[in-house]
Amino acid sequence: MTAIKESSTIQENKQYALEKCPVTYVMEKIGGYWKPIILYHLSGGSQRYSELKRAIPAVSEKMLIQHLKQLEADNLIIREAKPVVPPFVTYRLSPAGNGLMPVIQAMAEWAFIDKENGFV
Amino acid sequence: MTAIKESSTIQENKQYALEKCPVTYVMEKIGGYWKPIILYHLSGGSQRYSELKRAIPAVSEKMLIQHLKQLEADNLIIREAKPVVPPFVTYRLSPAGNGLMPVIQAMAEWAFIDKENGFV
DNA sequence: ATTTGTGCATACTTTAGGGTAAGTACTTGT
DNA sequence: ACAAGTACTTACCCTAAAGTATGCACAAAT
Repeated sequence: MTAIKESSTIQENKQYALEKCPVTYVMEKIGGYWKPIILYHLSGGSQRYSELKRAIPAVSEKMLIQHLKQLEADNLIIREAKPVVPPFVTYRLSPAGNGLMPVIQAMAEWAFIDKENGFV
Repeated sequence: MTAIKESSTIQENKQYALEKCPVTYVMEKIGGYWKPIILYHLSGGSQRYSELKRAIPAVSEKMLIQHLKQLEADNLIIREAKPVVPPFVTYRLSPAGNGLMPVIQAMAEWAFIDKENGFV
């Protein structure tokens, strides 16, 4: 984390926006490019770290682990590690994360419709 | 647009991911931080540029106009300008953009639930 | 003995996104 | 005469996000 300039007007405004606009609130939590994609891949059930990696070949390991940690910190996913070697770690949706499924579902549906209509 | 290095593995993978993961497809269209927020503010009906600006004080003019242009180019919103002075320009959702409303709605609903549950 | 797979961490660099500020052209209000 | 509002555009700069690459500890398989 980098320190935020106190004089930053937009940061103050962002705080204000958070209270007024629900979508802003959501974007603060899953606003990254990768987070919705990760959540989508967890919608089918728990996945090992390496499974996610293979399922999303476009993501670098750094990004994957970084976002997994953030999602865990935000209580959207749950990490479970078995103390064996080689490591066996799985990730799955938390109840709060499950609550996001309508959003992810709606995204997936729109994508299909958009493609059908040739808007792509 | 900046040229993409041919040797970039992740770019190739991104292409691949676009075909396989619907959420990736959505993120390419509305993946920015501001786009869903803008769309949310257009969900109530058409808005003038200056109205949007005041409704989203956290966004700089540069970002606002930039994303409006991109959304227009992606056929998600429609721009209408009356040839008067001072200018009178309104933005509203296109049919395709309207199709995104379930996503935006789901986001807004989740935000409220999340706040109620004290997950904030 | 070397390679492979696991789930990360860390440093180092590049890039793209975004901030600030100024300008434009024209009109209405004071 | 001057400021203010409208919808932008452009240039300059800076930082946060992301890519690349490497290392680690340990075990099983070759």
